[in-house]
Amino acid sequence: MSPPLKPKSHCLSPSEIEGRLISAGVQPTAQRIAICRFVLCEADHPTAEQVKAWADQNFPRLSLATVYNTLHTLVGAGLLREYRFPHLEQVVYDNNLGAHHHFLDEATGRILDLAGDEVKVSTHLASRIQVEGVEVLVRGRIT
Amino acid sequence: MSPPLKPKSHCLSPSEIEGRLISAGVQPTAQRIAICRFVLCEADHPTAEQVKAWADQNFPRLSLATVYNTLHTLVGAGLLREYRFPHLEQVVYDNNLGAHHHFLDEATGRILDLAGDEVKVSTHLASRIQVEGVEVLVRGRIT
DNA sequence: ATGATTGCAAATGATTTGCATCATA
DNA sequence: TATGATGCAAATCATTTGCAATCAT
Repeated sequence: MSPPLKPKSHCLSPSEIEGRLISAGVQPTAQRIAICRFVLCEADHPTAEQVKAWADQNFPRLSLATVYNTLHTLVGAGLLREYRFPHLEQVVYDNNLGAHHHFLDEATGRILDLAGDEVKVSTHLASRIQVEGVEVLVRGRIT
Repeated sequence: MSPPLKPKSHCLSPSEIEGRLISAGVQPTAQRIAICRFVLCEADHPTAEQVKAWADQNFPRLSLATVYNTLHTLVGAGLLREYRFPHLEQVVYDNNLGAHHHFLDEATGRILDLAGDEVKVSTHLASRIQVEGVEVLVRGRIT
């Protein structure tokens, strides 16, 4: 298995997480802090199922409904983003809030973030079309 | 409702459809020809549900399983492509077999094909990464 | 005849919802 | 104590599957 292209993002302490939740207007409950610990730091494009599996190991009695509730809350609060990719029927979550695109490794199904400057896109559309965003998915393999 | 940006692609006669199926190595059954009539001509990025709804009006007693079977067969035969978009949990089918990208009208949820020259993408990735394809989704509104 | 295709209903997988209980402001 | 959060189970939605009946070669 090849190493990731970039070092994993730093981790946040529980109190930093709590601060972020509060400033985003989200009640920092124990369950939400736990889920954030995983989803905002450790995890790499997790699905709800993976969040639940992590919770089953690290925070017993956290229900699936709470996983979904929390993920939606975090997305609504702007702390997390959700994406749908062609090879996966599940939604994946991404803690990278900056402008970026994605790479799908066709060999493993793994998703990597691409920095904004790794992909250049320009559109030449009819003037009737007002562009609000562009999402690029690069498919390929890592040799 | 604004008119489409491009005229709808021409229609195929049942016998043209039959010919296409045969040369793609697909048995031209009545159900498949019927579905192709819709999916290869009339329809614009339909979902399986929309194909079924059309069949209910135009080809009674065509089962949902056959809709899915046929769509998969057509995709496997290279006569149709399937896509998954962020705003929709259903798969959508596209009879445009050329290289192209997509536009999502945020106001209506409608998907339009963008010609290859309406979008320019270039990637600058680590040499370990071998690119096999690039998919672009432009989000916006039509004024 | 022989294998492919179809229809129907039941199964699956992801996500959502209803509702009673529980925690926190 | 009042509002919001949680857990559980049942419900929903898209899609798949099992299998017997039917069709095409």
